[in-house]
Amino acid sequence: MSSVDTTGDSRTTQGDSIPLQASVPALKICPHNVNISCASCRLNELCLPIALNKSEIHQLDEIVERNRPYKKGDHLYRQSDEFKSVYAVRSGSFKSYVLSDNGQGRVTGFFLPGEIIGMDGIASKQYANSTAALEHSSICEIPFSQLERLSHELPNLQHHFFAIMGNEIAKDQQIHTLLSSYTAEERTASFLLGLSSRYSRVSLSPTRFLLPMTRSDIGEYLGLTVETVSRIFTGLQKKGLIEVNNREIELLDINALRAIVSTS
Amino acid sequence: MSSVDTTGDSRTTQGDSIPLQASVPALKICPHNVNISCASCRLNELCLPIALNKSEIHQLDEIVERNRPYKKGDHLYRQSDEFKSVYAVRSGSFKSYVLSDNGQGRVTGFFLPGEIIGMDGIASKQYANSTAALEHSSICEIPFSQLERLSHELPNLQHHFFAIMGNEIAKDQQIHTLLSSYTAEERTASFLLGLSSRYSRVSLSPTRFLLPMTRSDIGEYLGLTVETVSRIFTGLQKKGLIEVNNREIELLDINALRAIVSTS
DNA sequence: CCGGACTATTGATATAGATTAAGTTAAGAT
DNA sequence: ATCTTAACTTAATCTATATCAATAGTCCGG
Repeated sequence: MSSVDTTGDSRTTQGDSIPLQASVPALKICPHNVNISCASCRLNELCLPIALNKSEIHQLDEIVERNRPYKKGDHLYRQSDEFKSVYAVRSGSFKSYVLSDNGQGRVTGFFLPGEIIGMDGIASKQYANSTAALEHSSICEIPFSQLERLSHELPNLQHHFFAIMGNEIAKDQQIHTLLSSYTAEERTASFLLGLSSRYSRVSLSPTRFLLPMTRSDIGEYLGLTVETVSRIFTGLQKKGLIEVNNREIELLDINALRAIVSTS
Repeated sequence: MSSVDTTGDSRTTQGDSIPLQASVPALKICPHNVNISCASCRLNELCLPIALNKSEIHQLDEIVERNRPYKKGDHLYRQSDEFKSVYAVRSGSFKSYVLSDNGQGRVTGFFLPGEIIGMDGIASKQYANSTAALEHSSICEIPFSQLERLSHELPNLQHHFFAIMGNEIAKDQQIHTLLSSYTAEERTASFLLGLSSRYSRVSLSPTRFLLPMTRSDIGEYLGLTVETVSRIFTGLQKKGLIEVNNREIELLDINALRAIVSTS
């Protein structure tokens, strides 16, 4: 299997050279195709195989399970399910959330291609949140016991997985700071900039993208209400910093957005 | 060296059988003494050596550096210092914080005996925050490259360190939920309950303890102002749920505190 | 193509917690 | 000991964001 592009039908959403990532077909970078190996996956520079050599990647390949694609709303796992695997997003996007006692959900994270899901379950042996697809998406499942075994054999993999977890910890602590001291506008600007850099990591436009999540999801994630998120979006638009059209977003002035964030 | 109690002068702060942990001398459970091995440390059931056998603990011992005690305010490391080690708290307590552009600090974490500090630096190879002692404290420094090497040799240690990091991730996500949806009173109650269970983990009273941090530290950590923290404390006291006397705190009605938290 | 249900926007009002201000207590330093 | 500074408390006011409410737009199944 060589790294042939299997999408075929990616669609350019508007008269722009860089395609917006889109539901069902699109997303050239990481097709929903189930029969792709780590060696040929276009995400292998950012995902688990990073820093592994050919033969090591092959060994990793052996333990990765490539499930059928997930439809919007399908769950990877649910809160307190037994922890078995971590998951790498191949295409599409996911959200993690917990349900509070009064039934309200709070979103704890969003996951884009190349990112790892499920590490919150490692310690307690059960997942601390539920995770669902935000759109048609595909996943590589990596059974954790096998990942541990292989990490023991491949120091590079052990090193890299420590780094992935360390990165998650550092990222979570940034969000802690964000939530404990930023205003609604600062949080929203920071969120958009974060998405921007994550999309650019997977070679998508850092300035024009589709939000895979609802305003409500964003609000839950940022500790704001839907209405506030909506108001901030229109506010930023009036200031000419962004252009929003439902889920479609364009960052018109990244530096001004950065300036908002670094105010705090 | 056997596990003899080297403190000698631990002082019982009041006419109560369980001593409050206190600055300088006290804290029987984990003396400031520098010459104690992992094998004889009373924290070895909760700290890194957990799940290791005698000979494995001995190997861990070899790489652990037991620095001189830290005085209140001494720094373990500062933001953007090169990442070299993780640290296990032997006695006392520490806080991590980041400075925002306007000079204001935001506390990102508190660390009690048996807890591991510094994992935020693993991915980027530099620490994402500064960490300082809140009181006279002692530390075991574990050079990370050696920990990685040893983890490669000892699957138990690798497994356990994955678990420690996973635990940190799960904990950070709980705080995310706390900050994004809890009221000031809920946050404060949850914070006190958290301290309570962490103290009981190291065999200190879960209902009476000294707060090693200032109100301001607590406020920064919980995304509240000093004044609000102070008001909530007096409010909880008036309701008879706690008793506060400066840094000394007693939880009078744990269940009522739990009820406050689970309201959200 | 239509109907119902999510999803988003916008405005009016309420409120939790910030801010400002002032005073009190505690802890180090000389 | 006493002075000085930091830590804490309490009260009055203000404000950012939540809440409530109403409308419009969008998406999906039949």
